[in-house]
Amino acid sequence: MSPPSRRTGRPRSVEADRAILGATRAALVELGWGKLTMGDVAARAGVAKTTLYRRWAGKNELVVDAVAAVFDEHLMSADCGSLRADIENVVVRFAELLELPETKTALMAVVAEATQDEALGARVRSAIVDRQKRLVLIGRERAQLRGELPREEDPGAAARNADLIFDVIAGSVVHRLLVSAEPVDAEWAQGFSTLLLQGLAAAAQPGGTTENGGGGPGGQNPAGSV
Amino acid sequence: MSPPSRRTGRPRSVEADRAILGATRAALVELGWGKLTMGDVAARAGVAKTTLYRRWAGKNELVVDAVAAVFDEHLMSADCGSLRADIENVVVRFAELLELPETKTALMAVVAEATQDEALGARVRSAIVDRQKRLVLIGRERAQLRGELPREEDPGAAARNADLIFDVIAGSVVHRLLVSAEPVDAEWAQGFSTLLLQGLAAAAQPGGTTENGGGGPGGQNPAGSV
Amino acid sequence: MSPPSRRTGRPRSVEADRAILGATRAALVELGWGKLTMGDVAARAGVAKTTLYRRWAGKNELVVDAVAAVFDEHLMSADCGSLRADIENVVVRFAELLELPETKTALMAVVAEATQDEALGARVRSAIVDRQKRLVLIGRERAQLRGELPREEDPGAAARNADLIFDVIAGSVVHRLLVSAEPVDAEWAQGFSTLLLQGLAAAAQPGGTTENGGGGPGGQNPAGSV
Amino acid sequence: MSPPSRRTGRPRSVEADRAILGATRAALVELGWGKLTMGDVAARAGVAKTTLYRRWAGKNELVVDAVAAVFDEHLMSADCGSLRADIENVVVRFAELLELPETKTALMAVVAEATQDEALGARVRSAIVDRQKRLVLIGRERAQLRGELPREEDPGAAARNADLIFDVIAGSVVHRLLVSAEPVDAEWAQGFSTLLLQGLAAAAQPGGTTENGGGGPGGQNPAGSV
DNA sequence: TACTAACCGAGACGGTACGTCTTGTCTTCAT
DNA sequence: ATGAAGACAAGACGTACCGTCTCGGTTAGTA
Repeated sequence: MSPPSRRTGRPRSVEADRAILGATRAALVELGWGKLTMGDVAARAGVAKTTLYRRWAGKNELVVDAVAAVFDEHLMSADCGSLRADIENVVVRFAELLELPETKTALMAVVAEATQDEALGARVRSAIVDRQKRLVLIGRERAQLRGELPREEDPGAAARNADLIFDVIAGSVVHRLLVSAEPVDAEWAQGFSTLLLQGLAAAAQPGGTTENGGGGPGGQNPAGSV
Repeated sequence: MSPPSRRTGRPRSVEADRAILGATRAALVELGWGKLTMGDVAARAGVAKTTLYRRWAGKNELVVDAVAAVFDEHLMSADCGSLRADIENVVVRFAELLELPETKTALMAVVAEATQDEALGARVRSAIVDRQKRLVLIGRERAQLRGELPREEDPGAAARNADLIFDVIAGSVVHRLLVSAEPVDAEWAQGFSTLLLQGLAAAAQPGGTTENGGGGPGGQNPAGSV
Repeated sequence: MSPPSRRTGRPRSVEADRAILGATRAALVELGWGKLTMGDVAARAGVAKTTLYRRWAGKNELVVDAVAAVFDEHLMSADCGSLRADIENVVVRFAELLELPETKTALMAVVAEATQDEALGARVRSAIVDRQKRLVLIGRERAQLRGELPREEDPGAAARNADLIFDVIAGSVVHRLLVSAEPVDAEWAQGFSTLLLQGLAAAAQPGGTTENGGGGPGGQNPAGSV
Repeated sequence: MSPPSRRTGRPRSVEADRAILGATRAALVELGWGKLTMGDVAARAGVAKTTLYRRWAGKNELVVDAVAAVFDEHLMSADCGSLRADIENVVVRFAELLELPETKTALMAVVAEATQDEALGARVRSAIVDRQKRLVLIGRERAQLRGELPREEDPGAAARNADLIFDVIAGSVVHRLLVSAEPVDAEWAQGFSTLLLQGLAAAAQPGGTTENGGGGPGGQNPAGSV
């Protein structure tokens, strides 16, 4: 997994790694993704451009790691006492995170680049996305301990379910903030949580995700029953 | 709308407009947003760069218009007979649209740029996003006619609700496709629809968006009732 | 010969040409060949690097033209009244030219590069060397008018002779100055002229360049006759 | 000469010295002076860059030594039986030496660098130039023994004379080959020798180098006597 | 035999110039 | 006035070399 762990030659400076990521973050705050340049980051870090390129293939990769560090700092999953409270909390915290000047533009830009560069996409997912997804798993676990959600028996279905929930939460918040350009406040978080909690309840029902498959006429009962 | 409607001098070539948007789209397919350049678009269109800049302020604006044209081509809202079917249909159609190489690479990129440029954001919303949001309104109208959803009395709440639903649908699909890089197939669409239909039911209940506001302890009943 | 003489597009700025050559010369004086950089020249000339590279393939070509301009400025062939005086004059003038800070290092460096780049060599010869060679032809013409030298009948031999004389004059002065690092003063010029005048006399004798071809034993008469 | 003559510690590898000079020569042949890099030489020699810099201050010094080694290999001064034959021989041999790819590309380059670095100039002269100059002295000695040239009484004048002759021979050949880029063949060697032998004769005449000093009008007799 | 100073390879480091590329503007001639 | 062509200033790109510096390890010579 690790590179053959060279043991010859001068070892890479861990100091430099820290300085570069810090400089990248500072540059993101000051200049934004668009005006950030490798040369500027190097200068801020007191480092040669070569040193950047030895570690990161380019601006995209560097920014992914810098943003990942910001995410790691803000990652948390406080137990708020109920599933609803946990969801509202994570929504608001995630929104706060996306409002930081160093993440907002950079994250979207990197995701855009990732559509053309599979390796970059993998890096984004492993360094940023998957770590956030962990919060969903933890939240579900807690809800199950509280008895708010039943334990799922099929591990495959459980994983698919977690993926769906994560895409819905993260996607909705991002879209609200960055596309619709509207704030994610307590009110919006409540409305969203209400919607999501009902969905979780339905998904938890046996066969919930496969019932009424064709979507053909006559399938109006889930909402029609209200 | 038009500037004082110039009447003197040579009129602008409508041919050129078409060629430029077509060339932009082709360049997006071949090169992706990142490698697309104004010079290349001009060359493909057989047009001078001056001609591009006379019509669009820059790469961002040009690409927004090119992408908007693609969206317009694919816009539709067939009545599939039920709310669930309508939702699944719009999800799958939207996913197909996002899988086109010219939109996939460009959409996140212009959204990223828009976070730094409010005018661009407004253009993105008016040219692309709002036209999609209309589909949500049409779908809700149809569901209300069918009796699947109640009519809302408060127009403000109705608008907020439509915004929420749109953010959830569009955001989830985009996140699934572009961030998680997983396919939006019939199965995923079903799971997502199930989740969303339950949410719509809850939101439609009187006071649904404000009940149980604080999310404090003891608020576990919505899902706990399952 | 000339490029198809484009008539479309913006014409190249003659102003820029002048500024660049001037800046190159100034940079040669201040920094010398080794420290001269394309970026610095561009900055001095108030010009973008692109503009340099549009006209010259690199540092070598640029410097050749800049040095050629210096040579052209100093080129002269005053009639000093006698062949000896003309030779001594051209030797001293050429030495002065080579002592200029903008020519000394640059000329040798460019000649060195030219050994690996035939196109550069051709440029050096046509822009610098051949124009100097003209002085030899003019000097010979004057000497023949004065009766100091006979007219040569074979034009091929005359050309070969001029080449030889030029290589001897230019080579000796360059070697004295740059390799031996000794001054070319009036005394050295006298000694050199004496040597050369005798050679010219010998070469002018019928069959002078082919007599005693083998160089075998017994061929000692030219000097032995002294 | 040597520093306090270290006596402790591991001695420097003589193997490495040989490998480095060999690699330098090979790199000169393949790449020429301009493209030769220290890193490349180190890699070819199977040696660390540190090892190069421990022995030579830089590219210039390294190349001077490598070229000097080539010159030493080719040094010779066969007695060809007459002064003319000796001259023609040395001219042709020197030309052969300069045609070697490792000297052709490097000699002018180090001379160019030497104009900016006096220490380097001294090194070039002591390692390369002066060893060649010895051939002139030997040739003159032989000619004097043969009676082709008179013995000079003033040792200062003799030294100046040798310097002049050396500059003329070496400079003319170098200029012919590297600047004019024309071959030094038997025919050119003959023409050059003829010219030089006459000059030697004149210079050997008492007062030859000072007569007719001003070069003023009326000084046309040396050639005018032809 | 053990110590130890100088050596060696590898390769990372800060710096700096390279030559290319793109952006958005400007200038020319022609329509 | 517009259009195609293309030069222009500005400035980032990613690469290449330079000469220095740390590493871990080797190799005499001395103790």
